[in-house]
Amino acid sequence: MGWEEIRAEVLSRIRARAWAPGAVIPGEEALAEEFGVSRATVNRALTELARAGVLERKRKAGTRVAALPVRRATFDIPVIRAEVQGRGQAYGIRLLREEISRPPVAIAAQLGWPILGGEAQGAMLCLETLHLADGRPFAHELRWLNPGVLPDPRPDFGAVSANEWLVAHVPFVTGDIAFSAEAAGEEVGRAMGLDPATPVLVTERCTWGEAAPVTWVRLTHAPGYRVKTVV
Amino acid sequence: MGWEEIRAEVLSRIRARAWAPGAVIPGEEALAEEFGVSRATVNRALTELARAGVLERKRKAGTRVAALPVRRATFDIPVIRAEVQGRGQAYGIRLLREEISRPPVAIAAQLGWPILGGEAQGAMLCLETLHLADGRPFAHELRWLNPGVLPDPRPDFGAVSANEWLVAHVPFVTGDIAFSAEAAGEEVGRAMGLDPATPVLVTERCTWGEAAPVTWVRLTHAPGYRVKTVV
DNA sequence: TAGTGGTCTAGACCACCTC
DNA sequence: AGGTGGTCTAGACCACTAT
Repeated sequence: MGWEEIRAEVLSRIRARAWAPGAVIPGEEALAEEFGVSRATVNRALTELARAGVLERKRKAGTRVAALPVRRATFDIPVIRAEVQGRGQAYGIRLLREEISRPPVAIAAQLGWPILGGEAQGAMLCLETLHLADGRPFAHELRWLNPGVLPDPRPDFGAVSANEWLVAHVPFVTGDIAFSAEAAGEEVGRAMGLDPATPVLVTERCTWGEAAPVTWVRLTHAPGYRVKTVV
Repeated sequence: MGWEEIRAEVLSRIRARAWAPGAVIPGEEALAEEFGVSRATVNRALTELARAGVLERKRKAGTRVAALPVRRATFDIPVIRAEVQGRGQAYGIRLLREEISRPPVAIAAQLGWPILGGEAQGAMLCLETLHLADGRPFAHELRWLNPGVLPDPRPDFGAVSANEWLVAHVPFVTGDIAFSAEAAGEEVGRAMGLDPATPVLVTERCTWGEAAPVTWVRLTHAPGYRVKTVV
């Protein structure tokens, strides 16, 4: 019995209702004896199931079957250049705008950027970029960047995408990602050559470093773009 | 040194370019000695980093820093009832259609349902459901379901959502999930009370059990819906 | 074939939490 | 205060795969 077999067996008992949702299952010691393996092996199996959202574990309280089944899915958020080239297309990047200014309050608030009297304090670097696949618009990127994380002089963001530079050089700690569907809108529509009413998938990411905010970015993907789970 | 400290140290060396992307890092044995811990502890740290997409590990070949940085994000795919109730709203469900028929070829193909001569062989159960939050449309669900996984008589899908019944009773093994942005369209727009051109977020899921396909489902979310990462 | 990661064991200590 | 999961160790064997 390896840990994967243990995991499968536990899962099947849950499905078969031998262990009902919300109920406590036997402790690691007991399961180790039943399956004839060491406690570490049982621990590995149960830890995986907890990570998958099937079990909830607490010291002293024991291990419970999750009350409401939640599926958990993992997605890769690739560097756009790699994504385009992975499709066998030529990658291009066009820097539409690069300026230093005060971010909108909504974005500053989301990043934890200082706000005073309803206005953001201090300027950030604002980049507007178009990513191209075989010369055609692939994604539109609007980014606000903490200038404090950049070297002097700044990297040439007309040559390397900001995201690619950042993931390689700035240690990020946490990040939020959200997907939504929106109409392309006037500005983005013009940049991508789309009717403003076209439905587009939008990714918004917010990234923080050790102590300071790093970047806020809004990616508008070309129509037909899909985000898929990995394994 | 616990495994989390090891993980942090390894990560910081990668960020600092001490170990460059694509390069092989020292083996577990060597790192264990350097950090003064057992190999199992190093293994735990490196395994976590590999799962996060930062490292790539292969037996004999050793451990490499991932060549192209890919961020990996995890999302919870909740049961809709729990999601609505979690917002403090009243959940409702309305079964719009329930019929047994042959699925479209595209869907059959995706599920691995038998196809012969350009047509799906054998019928599936087709459900069209509207999920309500405080009486207002929250999501529209179109589902094709393998009748072989259902008991006789079938559950009352006008009372319990198919998804909720399935996750509790049918052992699924694998599943694909994809997000995209689309226009609501005539049929769904009518059901949800939306203009057909309204941009909506669409989730498509394909689920398989031990050997047989279980279900294909297409969820159309109300405008403004966002999918967010967890932790 | 040999080197690397993957897994397992038996035992131990500890941190956290419920009781 | 005591039981439970979280982690660590030292050693071992195995599976994969590059060479």
